[in-house]
Amino acid sequence: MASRKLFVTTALPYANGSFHIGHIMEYIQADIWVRFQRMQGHEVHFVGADDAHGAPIMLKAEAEGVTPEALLARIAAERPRTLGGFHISFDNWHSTHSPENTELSQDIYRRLRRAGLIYSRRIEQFYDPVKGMFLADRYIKGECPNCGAKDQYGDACESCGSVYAATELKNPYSTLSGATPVLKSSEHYFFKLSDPACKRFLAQWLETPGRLQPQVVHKAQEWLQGKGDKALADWDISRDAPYFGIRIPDSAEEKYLYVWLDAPIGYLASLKNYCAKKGLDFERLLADPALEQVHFIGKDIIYFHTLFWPAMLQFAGPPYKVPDHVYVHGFITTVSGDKMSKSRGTGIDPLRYLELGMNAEWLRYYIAAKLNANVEDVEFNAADFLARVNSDLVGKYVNIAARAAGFVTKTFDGQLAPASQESARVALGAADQIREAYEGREFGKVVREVMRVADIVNQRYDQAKPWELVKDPARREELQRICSDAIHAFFVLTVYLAPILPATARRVARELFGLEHDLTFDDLKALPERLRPFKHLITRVEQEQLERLFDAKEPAVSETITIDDFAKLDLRVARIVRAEQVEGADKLLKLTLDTGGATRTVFAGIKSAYAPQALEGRLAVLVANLEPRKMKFGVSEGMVLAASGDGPGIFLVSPDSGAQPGMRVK
RNA sequence: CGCGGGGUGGAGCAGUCUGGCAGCUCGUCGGGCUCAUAACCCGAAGGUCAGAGGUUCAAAUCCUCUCCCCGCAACCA
Repeated sequence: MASRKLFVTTALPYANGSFHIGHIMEYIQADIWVRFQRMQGHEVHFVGADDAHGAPIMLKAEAEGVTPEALLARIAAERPRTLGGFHISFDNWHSTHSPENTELSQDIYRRLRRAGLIYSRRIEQFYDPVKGMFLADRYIKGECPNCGAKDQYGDACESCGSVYAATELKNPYSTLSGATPVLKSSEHYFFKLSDPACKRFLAQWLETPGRLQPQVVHKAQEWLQGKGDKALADWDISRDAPYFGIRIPDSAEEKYLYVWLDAPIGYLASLKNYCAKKGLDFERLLADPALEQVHFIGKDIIYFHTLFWPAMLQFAGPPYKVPDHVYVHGFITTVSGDKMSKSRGTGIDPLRYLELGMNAEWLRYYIAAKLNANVEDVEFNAADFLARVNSDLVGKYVNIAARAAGFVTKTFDGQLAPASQESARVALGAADQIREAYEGREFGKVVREVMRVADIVNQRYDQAKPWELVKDPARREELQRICSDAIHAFFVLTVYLAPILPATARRVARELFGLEHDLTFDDLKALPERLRPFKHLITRVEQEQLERLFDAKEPAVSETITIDDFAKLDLRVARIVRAEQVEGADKLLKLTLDTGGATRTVFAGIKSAYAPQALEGRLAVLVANLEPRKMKFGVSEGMVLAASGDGPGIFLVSPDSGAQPGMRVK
C-alpha cells in the first residue's frame, strides 16, 4: 500500500477550564485512528492547541484579577498530565495565543481581503457604558418582548420560545455590570460567505464523495441552500476593543479578529510550531498535494468547520489547502450507576479518573467499543463500563495469555510450537476486516470482531483440555501445540488492539515476547517463537472505584478567599416579623425583618417553599451590607440565606434558639 | 409541519443502505471445568424491533403519519 501523509487535528478546547470527558473522548477517538495509521507505516502529524482568545477568557481573567496570559499559562500547565495520562499521542500541543497564530491569522485575513471577500459596514450594538465594552447577546438580559418573562437572554426566550434581537428586549441590562446598555454604532468587518463564488465552492466541496459523513453534508447543505430569512449570511469577523485576541491589521481603529476566525487557524499554527521544532518546512509540507488534512470535531461545531473554515482556506489560496476530511462525532453522556442521573459531558472529571488510579486503557477500550462512524451520542454507563472492561478485557482477552502461559513457561521453557494452528489462523483471518473498520472509524466493529475471535480461542482451548494433557507425558507435543496456538492468537489480538491499548501492547511486545519495537501490522507476518514468563497485564475495575469517581458530585468548591474577603460580609441574625405575598410575583415573598432595632424589607425568592404565615416569628440570617437592589415590586434591602440544590426545595438557614436579632454571624 | 440524528429482550449494542426463520455481549437461572485475575466452557428463560397505517408471498429493514429523546438554527468559545 502506498504510504499516506496525514495532518490530523482535534478541536481546540476553550482554555477557560480543564479538559472534560467530552474532550477526552474526542482525543481518544482521534488518537486510536492516528495510532492505527502509524502502525501501517503512514506519516502522521497529529496536533492540538488551546483556543485562547475571546471575551469569556478576558472576563474570567479579569474576575480573577490576573492577566489572560496568566490564566492561559495555568490551564496550559495541566494539559500534559491529562493528555499523557490517557496516552493521547499528540506530536505537538500549542496555543492560538502565539506568534505563529498571529502571523497566520493576519496573513489569511489580508489574503481574503485581497480576494475581495471582506467588507465593512457600521452596525448598531448594545454597549455597556460601565464596563466600556460592546456586549454579545449572551451578556444581555431583559424582559421578553413577547411574553414579558424576566431575565431572558438577548436572543431567545426560554419561557415562551420566541426569538428576537437583543435590541427588542424590554428593560435590558448588562449581565456584566447590571448597567442599562446603550445602543452604539461601530464599524464591523464581514466575511462574504454569501458571495456566489464562495457558495459555488462550498457546494462542490461538500459534495466530494467520501469527504464527510452523509448526515453532516445534509446539515451543511441546509445552511448553504437556506432561503429567505434562513439564507446564508455573511460572517461578522471583527470585535471592538477591549477584546483578547489578534489585531486586525491595516485598520486605523483598534479592532480584533473574532475568536472563531483565529481558532481553526490554530491548527495550522500548531503544525507550524511543530515543524519549526522538527526542522520541517511548514509551507512545503502544507502545500504537498499528497498531504491529507483531517479534522476530528464534535457535532456542535459543524457550521464552522464545513462552511467558514473551508471557505477561508480556499480563498486564502496556496499554500493553504482545504480540509480533506472533517469527521464528526456525537457527545458523551453519563449515567452513573442506577441513579440514572444524566448529565452532559460533565459527569466524569478526567483528572479525577486518573487521580483515583483508574487505568486509562479501560476508558479507551470502553469508548472504542461504543464508537462508530456516525454522529451519534455515546453513553457512559458505569455498570456497563464495569462489566465490559472486566469481562472483555480481562476475562476474555488477557485470560487467553494467562491460562496458556503457565504451561509454556513451566513445561516447555518458553519454547512455542511453530505457528499456523487453527486459533491463530482464525485470528489472522480477521485482519482485513479489522483494518477496514479502523480506517472507517468503526471502532465498535473492531472490538466486536476481536472479542468474537477471543471467544473462539477460549472455546477451542477449553475443548482441548490442556490441564488433562499435562498429566500425560505421551501427549506433550499436543499440549505444546494447543498452548502455543492460544499464545499466537493472543499475540495477533494484541496487534489488533494496539491502537486502543497502546500501553498494554507495548508491555506485551517487550515483556512477553522480547520485541524491541512497538507492534505494527507487519508483526503479523512472523509470529513469535518464544514466550517469557507471564506477568499480570490489566487489573479489574472495582465497583468502589466507580463509586468514588461519581462521588465527586460536589463540584469544585468556589475559589479560595481570604479572611479579609469573608470579613466584608456583614451577616446578621434577623427576626421575620412579617411575611406577605407579593401581587403579581411568581417566586417572591416580601419579608419585613427586625434586625435588632431597625427594620428592613427584603424580597426573597422562597415563595415555592414557604407559606408566609409559617415564616412569621422565625429567625433568619441576613446579608446586611448587600447593596440594595431595585426590583419590580420595590427595593430589597438585603438577602436572607437559604440552601438549595439541583432538585426542588429551598431551605431557609436559621440560627439556633437563643440567638437575638442584630447579632453578627461569623 | 424549521433541520439533522436516534428509539431493537433487564443493561449496552449489531442488524436497516441491498426486505427472507430477530443476533451479540453483559446480567439472570441451571449444569460443567479447575489451566486462568471468582476467570473459562455448555444449556435455558427473556423481545408484538417506539406507535398507527400502507406496499409485498414476506417488513426491524421500503413508503406515510404520530409520539418520545439528543443536537443544531452565524453576530454564542
